[in-house]
Amino acid sequence: MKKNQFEIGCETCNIRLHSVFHVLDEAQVKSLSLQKSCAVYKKGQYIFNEGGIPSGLFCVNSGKIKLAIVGYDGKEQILRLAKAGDILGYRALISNERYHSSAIALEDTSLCIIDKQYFFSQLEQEPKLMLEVARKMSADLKKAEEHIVSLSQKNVRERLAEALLFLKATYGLQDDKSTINVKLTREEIADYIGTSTESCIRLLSEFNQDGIIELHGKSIKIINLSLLIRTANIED
Amino acid sequence: MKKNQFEIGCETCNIRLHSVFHVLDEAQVKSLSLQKSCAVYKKGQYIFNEGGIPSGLFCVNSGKIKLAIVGYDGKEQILRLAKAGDILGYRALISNERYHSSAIALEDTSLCIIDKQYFFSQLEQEPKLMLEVARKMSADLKKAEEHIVSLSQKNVRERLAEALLFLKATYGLQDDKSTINVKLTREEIADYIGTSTESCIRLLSEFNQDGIIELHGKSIKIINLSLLIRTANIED
DNA sequence: GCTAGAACATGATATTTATCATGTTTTAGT
DNA sequence: ACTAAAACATGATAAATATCATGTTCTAGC
Repeated sequence: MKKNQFEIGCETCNIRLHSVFHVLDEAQVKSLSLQKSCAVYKKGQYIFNEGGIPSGLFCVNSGKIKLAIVGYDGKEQILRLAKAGDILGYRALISNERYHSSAIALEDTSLCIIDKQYFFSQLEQEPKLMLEVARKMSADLKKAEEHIVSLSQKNVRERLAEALLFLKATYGLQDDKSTINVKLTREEIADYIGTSTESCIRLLSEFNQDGIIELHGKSIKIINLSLLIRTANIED
Repeated sequence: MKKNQFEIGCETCNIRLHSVFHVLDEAQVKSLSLQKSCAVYKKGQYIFNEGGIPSGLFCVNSGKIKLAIVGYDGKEQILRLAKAGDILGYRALISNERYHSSAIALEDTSLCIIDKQYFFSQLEQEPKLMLEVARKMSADLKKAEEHIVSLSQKNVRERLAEALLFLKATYGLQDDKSTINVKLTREEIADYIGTSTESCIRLLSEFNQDGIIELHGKSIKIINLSLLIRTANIED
């Protein structure tokens, strides 16, 4: 982690408009801008660690981040994925606990840090902000519970298809309108869907052979979206 | 659902002190008491339904409730378990969505209903209440994410042991200090840990033979707690 | 641009778990 | 108290998935 040379004020930050802080008024944004600091992280670096004590809230400016827990046998479980505009570390902060997961940069990332005390004072003063944070948490809870149903009731093939759709929904597509806009290792995909790396690789190859996707290194191009959706067995 | 004949005011409700509403002052409690209504549900009845539109917040007065989703093949997935003092339906309410799961009474249950508009007005006026609700959601999110790790990385035996410990932590023990204070069918336990009913039954029998538990109908008595903990492979 | 380590790939095998089948016991409703 | 349905139980088998093994291809750092 190092200080970002290129940091700008929150007043001119477009990302803010897509974050929980879009509800703040001009004066509140000015105040926020004075309090916040910025940092950049290289791909692979830890932003915070499982068991660490939160000192503030992170707001992603650019880059992609995974939130993961290391299980008892050393296997990683990916819980959430974050992108520009997302806040990080809010759960531990609100319940006044240590982090129960780690945040790791999936690519070079820059983010802002808002001091814990300041954040809480803003939450108290601005119910709209508190509600925004609650809505973010609500969305994460819903995703987590859908993940539970998936892990519990679907087979690996369905889960993989669902995960690819989730990655598409989260990070969108590249300019070609078909390549998923994030690069994960096969192991990371496996760590999200709860399977072995080998099974994940095998099934990606199968999807490739079945004409559902095309593999170009870590880039995954969706060739047949409707077939992918059918493979995922989505009910809603 | 029918109106509870025996409803009391929030002022004298001891359960309130163990709920998110413990932060309210005397005037707020009086106001709440005037707004709330009460209802009782028989075992097996639905309190709300997946896809339904929330009209208010539920606060459990007595009884036990499961929150569950029905998967695409008709199999139920139990997501959360609620008891006296817990609030229900807050997630959908806060994110202004339909319910994504159903709430079903596990035994005869009585609960209070707080109107949606009134609840939101109280949230805005009392940041402490909002923070309490956020903390409740934070706790549920943490549990959900631990559930994900468990489903993803543990085998059925470990998950069953973990589930029994979870039931113990959630509903406590009976007066004998060893029988888990909730009665679930084998199918419901299976629906929580994400396995088939048969596998769940088989493993409970095994636990019985191994001297970890004793089975008395739907009552489960923990005989060897430390062995149960070891079987669950808990890291923290 | 070389090289070691990581990531990817695929086959063979073992293990876990689901499914099917069948019978018994418990429970809830008349 | 009786009876049908649900829940429980257990064995046999099938299917899904992990694990092990081995080789290839990328990729980051010197």
